[in-house]
Formats: sequence, structure tokens, C-alpha cells
Amino acid sequence: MLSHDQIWSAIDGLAARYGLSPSGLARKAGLDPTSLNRSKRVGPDGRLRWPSTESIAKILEATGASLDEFMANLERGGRRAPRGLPLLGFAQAGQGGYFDDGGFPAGTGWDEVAFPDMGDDRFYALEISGESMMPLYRDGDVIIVSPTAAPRRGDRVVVRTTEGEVMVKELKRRTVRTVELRSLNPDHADRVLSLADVSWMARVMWASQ
Amino acid sequence: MLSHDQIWSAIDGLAARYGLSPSGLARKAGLDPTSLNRSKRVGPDGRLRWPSTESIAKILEATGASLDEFMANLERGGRRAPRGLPLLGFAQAGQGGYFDDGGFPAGTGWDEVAFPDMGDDRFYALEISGESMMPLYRDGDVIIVSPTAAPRRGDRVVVRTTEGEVMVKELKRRTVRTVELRSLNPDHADRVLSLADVSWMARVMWASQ
DNA sequence: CTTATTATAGGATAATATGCCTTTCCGCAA
DNA sequence: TTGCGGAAAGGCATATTATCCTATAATAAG
Repeated sequence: MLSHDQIWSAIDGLAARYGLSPSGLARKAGLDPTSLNRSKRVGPDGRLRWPSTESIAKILEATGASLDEFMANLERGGRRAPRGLPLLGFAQAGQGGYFDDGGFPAGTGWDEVAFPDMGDDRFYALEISGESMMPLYRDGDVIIVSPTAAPRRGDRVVVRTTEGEVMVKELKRRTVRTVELRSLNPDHADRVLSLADVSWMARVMWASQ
Repeated sequence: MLSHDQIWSAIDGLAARYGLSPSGLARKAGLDPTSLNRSKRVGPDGRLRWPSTESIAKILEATGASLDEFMANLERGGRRAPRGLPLLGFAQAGQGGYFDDGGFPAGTGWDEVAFPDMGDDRFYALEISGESMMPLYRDGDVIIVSPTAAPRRGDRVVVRTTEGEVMVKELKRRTVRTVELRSLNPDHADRVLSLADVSWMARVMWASQ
């Protein structure tokens, strides 16, 4: 299912992502600046105007946006259901009836959890190097990071300082002026940073095992 | 990036999927039977003809194909890798040029990693209870488990014994007759199990943070 | 084998999207 | 305050795609 509204929303989403107005995005894509005007999306007779695939291709090329990014905006427009996995509390796992002989989920009693539950988020991945974050993260482990999810106390976060240092820590405390970070390796001391020294902070969502 | 060829390939892929010829697909979508003809995809002057988004929407509606299905064909058409996230080595993250001011991936130099890369696997999720697996897994953490992925040394695994006990450990060693498991909590001793006592063993793929 | 139907190529025409132009409004800098 | 550039609405012209039509080839059915 693909709707007129979805497509235009996706285009608007791209424009917003790249800090452009519709006319700015059109201009950047080599289209006429008025071609993405809201006023031109429905004709005077009520007939819907569908942007051409060629225009979309030009937009993607000019912004450098991936097909996936455009697609993500399309899906948002379509209210796609999240993909869920069977979920069971670990304490129940030892009771009978939850797994079949091959170790697959079976029976009733399983909940559902959204995974990977990216939503509108644009996750990225970092590959750990070295052993400084053992035992939590080993050399070669991959962490999945959300630049937009709001970290709370106890969350693992990627922090970049204004000096350019990037670190992974656990968020211990946050005040109006400072952020206190606990090292993942107990041998290293906690850090307290002034928020003015923090360029950005992103939340670790998943870690590979 | 979206190319003329990708789009037409995706349309052809849909037709094939539903056992239709191009003219049959067009007819089914309420379009003129000649409109998807190969002969009409490039004009006599060499100019490419791009199918309209409206036509594509009609095709998706008529076949009942999902946007994902069309998208999958788009990606195949463009020789695109499975859906992936930008990936960067952590050691590089502190260097300049990899993040924009908002903490989003930027610039070149990012690889791509498949996430969640389930393939045909049937993952399930277990929610950790208690503190016995700290610091690796905290109470309430969710681990994503593959019942089919082959565990190797060092992998975290969910093991069920024939007696019905279910545990999460690290695979230390596996021989023809036994499996040696290291506890995630260093306060607990390693376990050596006879393979005959192991009902099944599944591999932990991801852990929530 | 014959007939009917579908698939495909190609040309002409109708419909639709983009481009061009003008106007108005807004924000910013000189 | 004035001038400039960008954003957006609206009208008209141009370019492009879909539809209609015809013919031929291929396939399916009797």
C-alpha cells in the first residue's frame, strides 16, 4: 500500500532532515523551486498530484539520502506495525511448556517485544576495539546506538566532548550543569563533565554478544 | 540512490512474484496493458521513461503487495546489501569528520553492518530477572536469542538441561562428549555438562542496554 | 491443427507533472 | 528604511507519462 500522502510526507521528512524547505530541497535537487510546493499537491479540481519517480530519484541523489531513509519515512506515513519477537521472563524459562524439543518457543505464555524497535530513529553501530570495557563489551563487539533516544540513569551512553573525545560510559547522574559518568570498567574512575563540554550524548540500545 | 533500472526491475519482480506478465500486471492494476512494456521504458531518443508513483501505487494495491516487498525488489535491483546500519570502529569515533554537530553519522568512512540480520532465523527474547548475571545483564535487560545460530567459544549461550534447568553462560569449550560453561558472574563456578544432559543450546545474539 | 486469447512493439493523442514566470510575504543585512 | 534573497501561492507553457489504437507474435485451449 502506498499513498499520495505517504510519499509527500516522506519528501517533507527528507527536507526537514537536511534542514531544507520544500523549495530549498527542490532547488538542491535541480528541480524548479515551486515543484514541491504544498499548494501544488492537489489540483484545483481536487485531483492529487503524484511526484514522479524521477523527481524522487533526483532528490535522493542530491541529498545523498539512502533508499532506506526514504523508506523509513514512507513507513512512518503508513503506520506500520512493529515487528515483534516472543518474549519470556527468564525465571519462567526453566518451567516446562515454553520450549519444544528443539529449543524453539512453544505454548502459550509468551509475550511479545518489539525488536529492533527503531521507530523513527536512525541507529548506527560502533565496533568496540580493545579490552578497556570488559567484561561488558569485548574487542569486536558491536553496539547499536541511537542518537536521539533520551538516556536515563543507568543507561549506557556514547558521549562526545567538545574536545573531540568519544567515550562509552554509564549515565550515573545528570544535573542542569553537569553529567556524571560511571566507567564500564571498574578499574577506571568515574567522570564528571560540564554539560558545556559535552558536544552530544547518544544512547546505547543493543550490544552484540 | 534510486535508479530507473531499479524501479523497473522491482516492477518486473512483482509481476513474476504474482505469476503475471508485464501486460498482465498492468491489466490487473487497471493500467493500460501496454504501459509496462519493455519497449516503452526507453524512448526513441534514448530518454528514460520513469513509471509514475501513481502507477506504482496502483500496482501495489492491485497485487496486495506490501511496500516492503516492493522495497525488497528495489534493493535487489540495485544490488543492494540487506538493510544495514552505518558502522564505525570505535577507535575512529573520536577522530573528526564522522559525526555532524547533532551526533548523527556523517561523512564517508562508515561501513555498513546488517542489523538485526535475522535472516530466516526465529529469534526470541528473554527478560533477565535478578542480579545473578551482573554486570553483564541487569535485572530487566532483554536478551535476543537465536535457537539455530551455531555457538562458538566465547559466545554467550542459553542452555537447557534434560532436567529442565535453563541457564545463560559463556561457552568456554566444547568436546565430543562435554560442554564447559563459564558463569557470567565470576562469583559462580564454571560448569561442565555432559552433552547427553544438554537438551538444547541457543546462542545469545543481542542484549539490551 | 485451428481458433481464441494474451503478450509485446510502435505510433498518436490525452492527461499529468514539471518548468517558467509573476506576485506577495517574510527575514535579514546594510 | 531600503534592498536582497528565500519561501510559497498561483497561472500558464512545456515536457513527460499514460492511454488509446493497431499490428504482429506467442501461447493456450478446444
